[in-house]
Amino acid sequence: MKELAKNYDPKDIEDRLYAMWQKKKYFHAKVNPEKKPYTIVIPPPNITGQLHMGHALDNTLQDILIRFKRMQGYEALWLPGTDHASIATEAKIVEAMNKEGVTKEDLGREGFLERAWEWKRQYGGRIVSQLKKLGSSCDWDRERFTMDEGCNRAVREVFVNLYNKGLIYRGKRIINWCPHCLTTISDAEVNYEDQAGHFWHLRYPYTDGSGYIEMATTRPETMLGDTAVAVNPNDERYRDLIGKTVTLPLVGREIPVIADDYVDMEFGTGVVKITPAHDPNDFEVGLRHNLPVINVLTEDAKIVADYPKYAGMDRYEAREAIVADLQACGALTEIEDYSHNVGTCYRCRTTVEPRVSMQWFVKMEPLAGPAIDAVKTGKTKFVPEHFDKTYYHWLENIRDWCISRQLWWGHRIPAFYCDDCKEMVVTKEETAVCPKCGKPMRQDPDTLDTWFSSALWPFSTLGWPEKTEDFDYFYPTSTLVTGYDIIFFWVIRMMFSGLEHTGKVPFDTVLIHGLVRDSQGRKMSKSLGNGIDPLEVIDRYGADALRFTLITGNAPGNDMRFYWERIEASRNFANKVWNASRFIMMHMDKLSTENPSVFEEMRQGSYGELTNADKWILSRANKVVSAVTENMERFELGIAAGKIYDFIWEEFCDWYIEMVKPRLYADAAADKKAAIWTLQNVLTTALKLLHPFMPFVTEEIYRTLKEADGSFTEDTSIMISAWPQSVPELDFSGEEEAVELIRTAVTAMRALRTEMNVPPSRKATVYVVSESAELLDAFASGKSFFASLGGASEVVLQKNRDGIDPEAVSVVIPNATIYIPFADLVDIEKELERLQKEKTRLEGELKRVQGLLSNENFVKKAPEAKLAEERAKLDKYTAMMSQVEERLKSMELHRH
RNA sequence: GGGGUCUUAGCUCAGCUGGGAGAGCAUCUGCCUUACAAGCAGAGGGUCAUAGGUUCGAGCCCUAUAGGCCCCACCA
Repeated sequence: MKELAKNYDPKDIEDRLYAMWQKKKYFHAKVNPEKKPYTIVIPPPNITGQLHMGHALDNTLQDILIRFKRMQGYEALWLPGTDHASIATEAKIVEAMNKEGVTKEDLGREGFLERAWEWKRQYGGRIVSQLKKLGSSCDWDRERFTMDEGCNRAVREVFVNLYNKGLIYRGKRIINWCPHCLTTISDAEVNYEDQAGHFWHLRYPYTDGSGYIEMATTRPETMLGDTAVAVNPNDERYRDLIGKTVTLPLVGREIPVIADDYVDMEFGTGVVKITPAHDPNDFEVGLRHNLPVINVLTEDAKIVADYPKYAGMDRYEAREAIVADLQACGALTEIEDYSHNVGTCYRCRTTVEPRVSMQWFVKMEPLAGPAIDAVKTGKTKFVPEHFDKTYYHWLENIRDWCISRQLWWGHRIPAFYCDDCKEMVVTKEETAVCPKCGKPMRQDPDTLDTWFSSALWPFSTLGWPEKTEDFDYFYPTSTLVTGYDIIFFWVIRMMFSGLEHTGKVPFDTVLIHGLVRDSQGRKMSKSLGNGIDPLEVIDRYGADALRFTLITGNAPGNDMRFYWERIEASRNFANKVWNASRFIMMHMDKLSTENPSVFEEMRQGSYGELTNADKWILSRANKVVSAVTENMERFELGIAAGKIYDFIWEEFCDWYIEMVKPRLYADAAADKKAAIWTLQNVLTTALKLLHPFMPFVTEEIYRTLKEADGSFTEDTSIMISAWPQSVPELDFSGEEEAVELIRTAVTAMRALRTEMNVPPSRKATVYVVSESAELLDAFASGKSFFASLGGASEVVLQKNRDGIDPEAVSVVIPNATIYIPFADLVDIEKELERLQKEKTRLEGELKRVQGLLSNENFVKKAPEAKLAEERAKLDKYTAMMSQVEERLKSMELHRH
C-alpha cells in the first residue's frame, strides 16, 4: 500500500493531479440529452492580466459550483477564455514599442496588429496557466478569446442588427476623451476623484462698455472656447442683461448673455460661462441655444493652432498662462481654493477631457427596459439579492453608450464610407462597395469598446449566431460569478444583449462577491504595493488552503481581508484531513494484513454489527450531507464549508476517531471491522463534500483510499464520483441521542479533571448511577469509548450509589450522576465550590424556563414545538437540580 | 444630493426564514495520550453602535440618531 507522508505537502500533488484530470478529460463537457446542463462562462480575464486575489476568489467560487454540480450528475460546463482588453493591451504594446523608438504610425495598422497578435500568442496564455494552478476545472478544449473568429462574427452580427433596428447610431456628441490613451471611453470607464483645485473669479466686460459680468470657473483655459455666458431666466439680478453681449477677454470674441434653467441662482454669482466644446452641461446648453462649438484643444489636450499665443501648450500650462494674462488685463478678480470632482481615465488616471466628436453609440433606453423586467420578474436573480438595487439604479438612469474607440486592437466597426459620395454602409461583410457609385468603400478606422464583445460572451462562446447544438443545450447559462465592481460594465450589458439577441436572459443567477483587501482593509493595488500574489500563497501553502480561505469567514458579497494566519488555519485543516486519513488507512492496512479479503467482504455487505458510536457518526454524516447540499444549492458556500470543517474536525476527528481507537488497537475486537467500515464510509463522504472546496488533497486521499481497499481502477477519481446523498437508512436518531449523552458526560468529566488538577495519567474507576435502565444501557453499549475518553480505568454501572466512596467527586448529567473517586486527590472544599457553581448555573436555567412557561402569552402564542422543547428542558433541569442538591448535601455532611 | 452597506469577544469576521450569542487567530492552564504540536483537553473574554417601536419573544423586523466604508449623480 502507498504510504502517506506525515504532513500534507501540496507541492508534489497538485500539478500531478491536475495533469491527470486534464488527461482524463474530466473537465470536458459535451451535449448529453441524458443529463441536465449546468453552465458557467468565465469572466474572461484580460490577456494582459496576471492572476490576482480577485481572480483567485472569482474562480474559486466558480470551480466550487462546477465541481459540485458535476458530482451531482449535471453535465457541467465551465467555459473558459480571455479578453482582448483593447485599451490595456494596446497601451502595453505601444509602451513596448516606445522603448524601441517605434510608433504606431511607423508600423501602420497592419504591422501593429501583427505585432499585437504576436504579443497575444506570447503572453496571452499566462493568466490561463495561472488559473490552472488554482485547480480550475475549466473545459480547456473550448477555450475562447473575445477576438477570435467566432466572437468577431457575433460582434458583427450584433452591430448590424442593432444598427438596422436603429439602436446603434453615429453622431457628434460630447464624449469622454482620454488625452493619454487617445481614445474615447464610456461613462462607466470614468472614475471621479475629489481633487484640490481653484475657483478663478473672472469678469467679462459688456460689449457696450456698461460694466462687467462676474462668474467663476475651475477651468480658466477653456475660456478660449466660450461662446456664451448664461444666467437663470428667473434671476432678477440679471434679467435686464439677457440678450446683451460681452467681449471675451484675450480673445475679443463677442458672445451673448443667455438664459437657461441649468444655471443655479444660488451658486456663486449665478453666472456661468458656457464652453460647449469642453463641458457636457455646456454642450447641452449650447444645443438648446444653438451656440457655436469651438474646440480649443487637440487630441492630446494641447491648445489648438487657432490661438497662437497658447498653441501647443498643454491644458495645464495653458491654464497658467491664461490666468496670468487674465490677471494682467484685469479680468481676474479673485482666486479661491476649491475642491471638486474630476473625471479620470479608469486605466491611466489621466484627467478626462470632455470632447465633441463623431462617435458611435448604442441607444440604451429601449434595451434597458427588458433588462430591468427580467430581474423584476425573477428570470435572473442576484445573490445576495440586494445587488438588484444597484442594477436597477444603473439601468434606470442609463445614458447612451459610446462604443467607438480610437484604437487599433479590437473589433473594427463594420461601417464603410464612400469617400466620393459620402454614402455609408453597415454590413457583416468584410469589405463593401458603394451602392451608389460602385466604388470600393473605406472601413471606419475605429474599433469597438471591449465590453461590446464581452457583452455577447455567454452566447458568442456557444456558437451564436450559428444554430449550434451547444447553444441549444448549454444556453442560457446557469450562474454568472463576478465582483460587484463589474455589474455596470459587464452584467448589465450581458443582460440586455442576451435578451435582445437571443430572446433569453443569459444566466439564471448572478453570484456577486466582494473584494479581497489587505490586512488593513485597503484595496490591493500595484501602486500601493500591498498586493498578495495568489501564486505565492499556492506555492507556500497549496491551492486548497488558498481556496478554503477565500470562501470561508465572510458573507457573500462582502469584502474580505487577507491574513496569512487564515491561510495557515486552512492549511492546518488540509493537514488534519490528511492525517485522519493516514490514520484510517494505517488501520485498513493492518486489517487487510490479518484478512486479505476483508474489503471484498465489506463490499459484499459483510462488515459486522455497527455499534452506537458507528451509528452516531453515520447519522451525523447523513445529516451533514443534506445540510451542506442545501447550503450549496442556495449558494451559501461559506456556510457549507464551515459545516464540513466542523464535522470533520470536531465530530469525526476529535470524537469518533477517538471513540474507536480502543476497538482498533484491541487484538481481536469483534467490532473492529465495523469500525473500519464506518471510518472508511464517513471519510469518503466527508472527502466528497470537501472536494469542491479542496480538490487536490481530497483527490489524493480518495485515490489512496481506493488503493488501500483494493478498488482502485484507472478511472478512480473523486471529481467524477457521485455527490453523497442523505438516506433514511442512515438516520439513527435514537443512537445519536445515546452517544450525545455520553459525550456530555465525557466533556463534564474532562472539565472536572482540569479544574481539580487531576493529571491525565491518573485513572480511576468511574461509577455511573442512574435509575433509568435505558440510560445505563446506553452507557453499557458505549463503555469502551466512555472509559477511554473519560479517563476511566474501569466503568461500573449501577442503580444506586451503594459502595461508592463518599468522598468521590461527581458530575451531573440529565438523569444520571457520575462518580469519580480520586480519593487522596480530592479537596472537599473545592468540590463544594464546584457543585455550588453548578447549582447556580442550573438555577439560572430554571428561572429562565419557568419564566417562559409561566408567561400566559408565551404558552398561548408560541408554536407547539417550541413549547414542548421548553417543557422538556424544565424536566431536565429539575432532575439535574435535585441531583446536584443531593450531592451538595452529602458532601457537606461529609465535611463535618 | 440619491442609493447601498457595515457597526457582534483583544483582532478579523460568521450568525441562513426572529426562539437560550459562535468560529479562526490571540490570551491563560494542563498534556510530546501509539493520525496530526500544522496537534489534544480545558478556561477566560461580548448591556450584539445608541434610542425608540412591533412581538409572548429582537443580534436578526420597523423608525430615528451617531460613526465607518462603497457606488451613483449636473453643480460652473
